[in-house]
Amino acid sequence: MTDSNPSNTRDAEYLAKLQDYYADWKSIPSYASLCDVFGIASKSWVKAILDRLEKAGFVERTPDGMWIPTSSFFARHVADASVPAGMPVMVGSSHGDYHVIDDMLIDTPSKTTLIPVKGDSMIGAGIHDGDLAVVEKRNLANVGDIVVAIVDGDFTLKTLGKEGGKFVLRPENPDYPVIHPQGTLEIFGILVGLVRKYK
Amino acid sequence: MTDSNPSNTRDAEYLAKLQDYYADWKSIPSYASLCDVFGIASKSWVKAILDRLEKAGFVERTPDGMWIPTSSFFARHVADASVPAGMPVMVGSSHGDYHVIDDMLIDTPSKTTLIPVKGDSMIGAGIHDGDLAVVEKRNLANVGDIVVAIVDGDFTLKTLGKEGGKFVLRPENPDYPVIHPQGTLEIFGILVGLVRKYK
DNA sequence: CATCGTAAAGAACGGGCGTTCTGTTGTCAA
DNA sequence: TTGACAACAGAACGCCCGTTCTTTACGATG
Repeated sequence: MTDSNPSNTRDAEYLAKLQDYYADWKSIPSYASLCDVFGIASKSWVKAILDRLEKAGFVERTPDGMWIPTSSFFARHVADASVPAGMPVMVGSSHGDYHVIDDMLIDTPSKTTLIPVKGDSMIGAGIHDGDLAVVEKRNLANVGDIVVAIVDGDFTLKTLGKEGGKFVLRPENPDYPVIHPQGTLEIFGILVGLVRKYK
Repeated sequence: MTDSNPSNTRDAEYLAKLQDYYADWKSIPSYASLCDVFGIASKSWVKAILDRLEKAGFVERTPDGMWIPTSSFFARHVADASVPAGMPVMVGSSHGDYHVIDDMLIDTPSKTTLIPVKGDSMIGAGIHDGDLAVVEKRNLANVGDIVVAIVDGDFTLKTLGKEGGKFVLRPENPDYPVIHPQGTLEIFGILVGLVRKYK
């Protein structure tokens, strides 16, 4: 992150075009096609650009010589809120950092699942119908955690509470009742992240 | 799953090998390299396999003829039984694209920025302090969109409204006043996603 | 036993791809 | 005014890549 910015002035915008292309096609095309993508006419210059992007750590090559993106290729800039409007398309600017959302939210991929939220029983916690819950599977949770429990063979997202020595599932919406599970409470996992997509 | 499985008996294991390779290299190599990957010696048979995988919907081709994976290429095989209805999506694991969330939220990487939310002025829309706003940069928005505007050199997240022919910035919290911008309203971008991390 | 379909092997070919080298601008500094 | 450098353009080349065609092995079927 410190020094991974391209040396040449326009490389940032070439990188941006490449990132947009990759978002569409999930591959880096031939030099000839990259000429169109970059808006230039010379294959040799395309190679020069990619060589610099490689040195900057945004792309690398397979043993076959194929170009592939690195993890920093996918990183998004997190704006420093105090930064005024300016901030054009600059890569590797001095402050603010870069993050891949998946990496942020998911620690252990093998134990993490995505579950769509239905209903508004947790609206008090800012969890809306249609949101995507990022859930880490485990069967132990603390009071106060938002957990995914299995009730009547269905997933339900509630805050884990305790009443009179027994665990309860508390919705974050006064219109819904607190669930007092009979017998053992089966916990599927705990909420570690939330994702919402607009429009 | 009914129809999208490969017709030939061994295609499933070829697909598995291809998925493993893709997990390592994030690209589909040349036919020659695929011979090694598949453990066969004939390029023409590699092409036959890929043609069938294409017909089955696991791979497709760019306009340049490059092979690229489709979304069902990454689809997880659902662990049978014991999983109640709802069917969560497993992310990560042995072979998978780990950029599911990023892909979901970000259409145009070069125009997308992450901005941390501060304050609770949008709490009515389920946007809390500390959340991460996924913002697509553009200066046009529709009434009703949640936009990032620049007010006094600082980012502010509000719903775009209109009052008496003039645009206003409406917080989703009765404790905050509606902002009536003097002069022109400078819009930085519109909210396309929201990310929250717990703990 | 003959036939068929599947699963490959292998050769042959034409074009496109990556590489390298050289040429052409425009800009800035001295 | 000269020269240096960045930012490309363009051509030339050899090899590798994708495609197609032909051939082989083998199990099932009848």
